[in-house]
Amino acid sequence: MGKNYWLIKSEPSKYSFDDLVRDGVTRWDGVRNFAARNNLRAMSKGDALLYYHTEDERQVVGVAAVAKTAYPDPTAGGEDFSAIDVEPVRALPRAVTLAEMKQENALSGMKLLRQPRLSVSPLTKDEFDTLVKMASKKTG
DNA sequence: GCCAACGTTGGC
DNA sequence: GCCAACGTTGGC
Repeated sequence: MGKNYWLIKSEPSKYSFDDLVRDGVTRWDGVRNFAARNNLRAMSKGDALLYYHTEDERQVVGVAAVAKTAYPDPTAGGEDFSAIDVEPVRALPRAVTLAEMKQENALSGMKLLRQPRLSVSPLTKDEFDTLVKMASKKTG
């Protein structure tokens, strides 16, 4: 099985990509949405994650990876939610903004654009590759 | 099981 | 700070 690709959102004021780089690995917990939870459970070790900053940034800033697959979320108070462990892979050469993503045809099907509130969403390999490519180019 | 009300999220 | 979209809850 090839690896899969996902996009995870974080509020940079709470836990930014830099925080993840500093920590080396972190527990991705607190997800309380069933669709997002199911996405967490569908992840395999080594799957690639785009790291998106919400709030006033609204941009993808880095690539991370699944360090540990889904296990019961210890912050869920006994409810049936899951957490994973996430490790940083690399910062992108430059951040790719939401506005740019909206203008890119190859990303028109991207789940983030259609359902911005979903905190963990799937990406196709093409979408992942397109975004990484955009991040290696200057703003056009 | 449906649907209205409500709370939360995130873009602008 | 506002509002639209969406998910969840609770009354029926």
